[in-house]
Amino acid sequence: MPELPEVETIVRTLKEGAAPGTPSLLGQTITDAQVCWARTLAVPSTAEFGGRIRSQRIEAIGRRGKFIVLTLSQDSLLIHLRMSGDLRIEPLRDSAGGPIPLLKHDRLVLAFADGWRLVFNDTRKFGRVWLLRDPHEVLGALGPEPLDPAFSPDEFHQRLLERRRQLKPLLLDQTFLAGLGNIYTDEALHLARLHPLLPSGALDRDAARGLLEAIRAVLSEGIRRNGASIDWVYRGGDFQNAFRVYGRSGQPCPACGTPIERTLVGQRGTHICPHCQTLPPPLSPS
DNA sequence: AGCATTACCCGCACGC
DNA sequence: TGCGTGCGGGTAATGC
Repeated sequence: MPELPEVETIVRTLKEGAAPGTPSLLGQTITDAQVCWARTLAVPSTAEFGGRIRSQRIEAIGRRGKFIVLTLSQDSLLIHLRMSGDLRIEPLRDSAGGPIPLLKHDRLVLAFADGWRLVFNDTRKFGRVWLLRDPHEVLGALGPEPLDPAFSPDEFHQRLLERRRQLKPLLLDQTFLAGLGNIYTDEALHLARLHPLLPSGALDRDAARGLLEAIRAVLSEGIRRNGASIDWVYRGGDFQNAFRVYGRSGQPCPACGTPIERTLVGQRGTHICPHCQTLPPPLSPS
C-alpha cells in the first residue's frame, strides 16, 4: 500500500509511539513470535523464526526505500508492506488481564517484555518479512534514496542515460531509484511536465535536474502531510487532498485546467494532463 | 548477450 | 452478481 512517504510516516510513529500512552519500539525486547500466515515470512522458515528472534532487542528503527528496517541485537528485521500491509502496536492484555484477540488478516505478531506487541496485518497477503544477519542481502539491490542530499542531479542524469527506458516504468523500478510508487511517480512526472512514456535517454541535464526536484518536492510534501490515505486502508495522512493528477481523471489539471486523462502504462493506472505532458512525435519509419 | 517490454500472477475488498 | 480496479513486485516469455 504505502510508498516512501507513508513508510517514513510509519517509521516515525514506531520510533515515537503511535499515540500518547503507547510505547516506542526502540529498546523493546522480543519475548515471543507468532506467524499466522507462513508465506508472510520470506526468510527464515517459520520453524526457525521464533527461536531466532526471541530475546533480541530492537536497537534502531529506519527506512530504506519502502522497507522498514528494524536493527536487532543480532539480526535485522525487514518489513515490506506491499499493497495492504499495516502495523499496529497494542497491549497483550486488556485491563481485566484477558488476552486481546487478534484481528482478521493479522499475519505476524511480535510480543515484547513490557506487555505490548507489534502486529503485522495484511489483507492481500503480499507483504513480506525478512529476518537476516546481513540486511544488505536484500537492501543491496535498491537504487539511491531520492531524498539523500548526496544524490546529485548529475548522478541522476547519468543513471537516466544509462538505462534507456520509458520514464514511468523506470521510476517505478526500485533498483533505479528506491521509494517511488504509482502515486508519487504520476505526481512527480506531472510536476516536472514530463510524459510517462518519454524515453529516459531523451532528458538533458536541465530536464533531469527538474525531474529530481519534482520527485523531491512531492515526496517531501507527502511526508509533511503524513502520507496519503486512500481506499479502505486509512493511516491518518492527507496527501490525497493535494493530488495533482492521481485518481483525478476528468477533473481539471491544476496548472492549465485541461481534464486529466487516465491511461495504462505497464498494467498500472497512469494519470496525465494531455496538455502539460506531451510526447514528441515518434520518428517516422522511413 | 543483455537489456527492455509485456503479460500474468499473487489474496482480498470495495464501488458500480 | 459480476467486473474492474488497486500506495507492489516477482517471474517467464518475447522482442530488439
